[in-house]
Amino acid sequence: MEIRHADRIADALEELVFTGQFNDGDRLDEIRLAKQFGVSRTPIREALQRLVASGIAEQIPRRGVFVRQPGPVELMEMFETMAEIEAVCGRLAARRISDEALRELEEANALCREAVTAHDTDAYYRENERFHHTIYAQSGNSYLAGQALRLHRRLKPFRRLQLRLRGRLAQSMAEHEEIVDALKAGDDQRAASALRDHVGIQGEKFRHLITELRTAAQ
Amino acid sequence: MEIRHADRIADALEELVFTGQFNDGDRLDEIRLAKQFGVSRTPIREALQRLVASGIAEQIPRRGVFVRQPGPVELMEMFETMAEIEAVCGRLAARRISDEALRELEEANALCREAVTAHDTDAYYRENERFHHTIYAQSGNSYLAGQALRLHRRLKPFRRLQLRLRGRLAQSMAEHEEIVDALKAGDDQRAASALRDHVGIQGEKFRHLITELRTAAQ
DNA sequence: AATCACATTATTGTATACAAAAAAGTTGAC
DNA sequence: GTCAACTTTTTTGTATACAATAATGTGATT
Repeated sequence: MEIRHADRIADALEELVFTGQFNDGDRLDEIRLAKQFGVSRTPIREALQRLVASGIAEQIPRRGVFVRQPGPVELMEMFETMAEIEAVCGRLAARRISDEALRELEEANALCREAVTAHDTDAYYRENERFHHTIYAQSGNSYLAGQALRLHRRLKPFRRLQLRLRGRLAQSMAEHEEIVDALKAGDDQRAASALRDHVGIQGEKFRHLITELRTAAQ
Repeated sequence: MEIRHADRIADALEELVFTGQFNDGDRLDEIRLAKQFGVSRTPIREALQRLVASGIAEQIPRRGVFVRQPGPVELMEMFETMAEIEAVCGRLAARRISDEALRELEEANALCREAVTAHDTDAYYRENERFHHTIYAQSGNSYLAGQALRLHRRLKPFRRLQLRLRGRLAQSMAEHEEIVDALKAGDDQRAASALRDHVGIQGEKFRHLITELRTAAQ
């Protein structure tokens, strides 16, 4: 046996929820999933526990586990929280960042720019992630960085949506450069607000998308 | 059966770890715990999964679950993160707080003061918690408030230590009043830095305690 | 005595069995 | 036809059984 079934299944289920294979409120049927994954209920239950712990699903005692997709309100709250946490990371990083990390940010930005012109969205996502993860790490606080990573990962599927908006990629690039400038200058206030705005705008754009979809559906 | 064994056991184990019944690196033996709690391994394993998910323990595949007490470095990082998150809550609350909540903060502070003079530490802890939880809630962002609560709860056993320091309670009270003043004035910057300092000092005091204990032990 | 190979034991991870509770279905009165 | 009480089925939660891997012990060899 390669690795633990429970871990593999938890990752798979997480992916299924994130890619929208399940709707909000869907019950995660243990027996059905057990058959589907070709295992017994035991590893399925362990996987479900993990989903519940990470907030992807909710458990109602003696009723089952139900997927819990964040609604528009909670998503906006999560984006606002992400913006504030990134701002904190930036504020701390402005005073603690290493020259090497600054070079890495510039490199990631350069590759991002290339990806934009080449319309290579995968590369863009990859370098964009590297950019943000570097800032988290350079906060000099690995606990904080861990929390930032967690939320960043949670919001990933939703961030991808708004990045599809026309002109958003170019705007995002400009914001990245402002962030690097502030970090270079060691200006913690400016770094914080640049990052807060950068992520905050993502939330805003996302809200627009939501309301558009909602009105279109009616 | 009242409630789920797994949940009850998870709470109990959490409490045991927090109160220092287990040392860092101790293996949480499934069979021993099963006997101890008078249940089978199944609910024990579910409880252990919850501890792992909340970062209280670590799982090494096919080796077992080991308690993972944060070391001095990680604790300082957690205090710093708490300080920053509280600052964020304060910044947002300064613009969003209701009159009723302001009154609640003042009431909690008044009761805190009474508790200090009466040397009623339990009452102090209770009202102190109410003070902070109110600020989290008044950030107007329930996701953020939830994250703040989580970390606050995680740090609880360590915060209690530093509050025992001479003069700390009175100082803490003064800080609380400064925070309320800033919130009343709607001054988000001042509220943020007052809260950041208030919690940051706790981390500092805690660090002193640690180093003192360390030198005393040598 | 130290070390390596091998056998034994212990422990984790998974499967299955069972108990208790909830959901679904059925019957009967109105 | 509707509703309520009861029965059946389904599903969760827990116990136990089994399989696979890691830890431990034993003995031969140097």
